[in-house]
Amino acid sequence: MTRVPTVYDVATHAGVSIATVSRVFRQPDTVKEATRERVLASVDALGYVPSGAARGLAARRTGVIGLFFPGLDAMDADAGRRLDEGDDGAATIVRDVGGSVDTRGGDLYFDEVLRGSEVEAWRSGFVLMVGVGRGATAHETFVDMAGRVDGIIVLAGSVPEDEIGRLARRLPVVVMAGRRHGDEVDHVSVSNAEGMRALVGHLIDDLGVHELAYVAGSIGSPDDDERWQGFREALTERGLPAPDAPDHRGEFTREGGRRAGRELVSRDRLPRAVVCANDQMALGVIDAARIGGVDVPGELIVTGFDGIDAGRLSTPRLTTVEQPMEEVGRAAVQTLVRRLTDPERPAASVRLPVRVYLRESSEPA
Amino acid sequence: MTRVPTVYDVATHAGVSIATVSRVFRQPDTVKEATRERVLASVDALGYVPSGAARGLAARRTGVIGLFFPGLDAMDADAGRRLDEGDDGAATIVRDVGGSVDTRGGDLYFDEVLRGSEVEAWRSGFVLMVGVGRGATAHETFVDMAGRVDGIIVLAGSVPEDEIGRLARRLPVVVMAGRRHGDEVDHVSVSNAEGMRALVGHLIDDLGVHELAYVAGSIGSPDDDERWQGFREALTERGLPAPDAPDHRGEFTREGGRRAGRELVSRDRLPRAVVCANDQMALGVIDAARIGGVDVPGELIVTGFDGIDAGRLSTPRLTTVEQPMEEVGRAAVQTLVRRLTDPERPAASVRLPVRVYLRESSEPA
DNA sequence: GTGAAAGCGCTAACAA
DNA sequence: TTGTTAGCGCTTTCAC
Repeated sequence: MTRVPTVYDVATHAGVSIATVSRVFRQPDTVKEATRERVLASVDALGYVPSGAARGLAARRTGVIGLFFPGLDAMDADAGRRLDEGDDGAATIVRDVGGSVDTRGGDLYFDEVLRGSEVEAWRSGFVLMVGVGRGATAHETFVDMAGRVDGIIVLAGSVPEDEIGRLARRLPVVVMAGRRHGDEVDHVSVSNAEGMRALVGHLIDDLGVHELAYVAGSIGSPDDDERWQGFREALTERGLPAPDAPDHRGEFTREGGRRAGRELVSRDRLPRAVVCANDQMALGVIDAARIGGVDVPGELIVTGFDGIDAGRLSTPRLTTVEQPMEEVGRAAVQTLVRRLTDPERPAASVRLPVRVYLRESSEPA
Repeated sequence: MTRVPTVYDVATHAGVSIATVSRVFRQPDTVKEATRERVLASVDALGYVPSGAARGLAARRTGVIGLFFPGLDAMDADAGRRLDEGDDGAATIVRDVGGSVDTRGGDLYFDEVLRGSEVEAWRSGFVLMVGVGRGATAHETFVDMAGRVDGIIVLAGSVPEDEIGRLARRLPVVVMAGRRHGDEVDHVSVSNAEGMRALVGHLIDDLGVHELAYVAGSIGSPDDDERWQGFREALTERGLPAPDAPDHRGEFTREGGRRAGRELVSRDRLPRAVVCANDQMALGVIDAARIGGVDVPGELIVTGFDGIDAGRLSTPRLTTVEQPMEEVGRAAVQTLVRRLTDPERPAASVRLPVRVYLRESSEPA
């Protein structure tokens, strides 16, 4: 790898000035065709690739949008394994007797949002930089990233609120999910409360359910909170007594749902329905019901929230509220690009609609 | 948003030189504690965030690793929808009667590789930039990205081979999956052939299967080719006649698998087993078998390749060869980082082992 | 249509 | 331990 060619090399090679080389890339039509082709030929001959850093510095814009997620700590397990190079490959045969049905955790969120963002960024002519905050270095990574992009999208909870607020004064920031940060920051979220309210309303009005248990996720999660509020509203609106606190907390995991399910099943008397703050926990409750010999939905209706694949593939299939994750990612980028285009526009709050899917975990097949 | 503060502003504010400000970030221990704290205080007061562009330019390294994927064209459908801001959110209720069982396509690859890469990049002190090539602009995006990173990881097939070769002379490149590019470029892949050979060997040796049909994916895919070769080898090794060409091509999609399955089912005589080049197609074959009233695995054994979640959640569960996607992403970053550290080391070819999972689509429950 | 020249904000010698 | 001073490679006026 010899010295990397620069504009100067290309200019010399093509017999033009560096300004012309730059123009060939930035404003091709201001350069005479013959000159342009000569330059392009030199570019090709030398294998010239424009330096993003130099460009970013001179133009004061990088063309990069940052996407920052909170850490998925589970991922770190076993991350330190070394590789054996030259190992010629091998195949192990494993008899999989089933049992470990757990699919990947809640990070499906991550995947879909990323996909939506990427598509939208591409359409707007931006590249996407992905950052994941992990433990102590999260803040550092976040700031580092902030220095490399034109604007940044943050999943709520990845970074302390005040940190976001501070950064927002220097750089366009869009917060995804969670609660809105005052009126200063652009925000994209889904209709958590409305979705839960609609689902619970259906259970009560259409299915005549009156005894409902609620399994919440992690304490302090804004999404969790909004869903819980939606649950309460549905009851209150109908003159039903709303509990002050959730019956259980399952930390958004399937195992947490199983725990909650076991406890419920062991009671003298089952509620008619268990409403869960996400799908993983709902699947856990169904696991526990199956083990306890309780029929879903015959004896116990179970509902989730999120709309993950596993819920469509489970038996019974899971009634849930689907969040348009990909749409969220897309909307976040759109919002950011708009602000980049017009820094003066007032902060927007985009709220995306959800869909309630009724399936066999709440309706007889 | 006023003018963004720079090192100069911080230096003035703290009463030091810009070099000291820089040192506080790059080599904190070479700065006297008192000075450092004064600088840090100014940084905080001014809300200073170092410019990645300037840093990259001056230091000749960006601290960014690029990850380039081929386009997932399906994603582009409907991408143009606009948003209604201020819409206060809504929830629609949908009765999901089932039927559309299709899960997300083959881009699961994307997700897991990304996850592995991200983790590893973080551990090595790098940030990840994600690029997806789409149609005509793929090349452009690729080069653009190349100009912004210290090294780049490319999924085979995203970019023409010669383009990769050319770039590799200017920038460390790691190719993921596919075939190895001569001896000049680092390469990470999985044991496609070995995995398929082991699986088919099991069918023949342990289950006594002798009539096998093969459903290949897309023509020209190196992975597809390796799997097909593995299939043939398994037969040849055992003195069985190996066909010259696959029975079907399903383009790696579930629908393609269904088509192949329909055709197979309509034959006078079924083969004992259908070996598919990926899970999606295998699930499609199972769909067709179910519709045609053919029992899997009783009358027809079906196997896949990849190890996607849907295969673990299907009925019957799918026998398959699991690719360690996350591991691939991780290995690619490790390989790249090593080359970054030592540009002189010879190009490596890392091949990761696979696991064959035997489940009910090939074994009676 | 093209060139000259002044930065963009930072790092890394080298001096002090 | 701290400061001075060249650049890093590009974009962008402003002349010509």
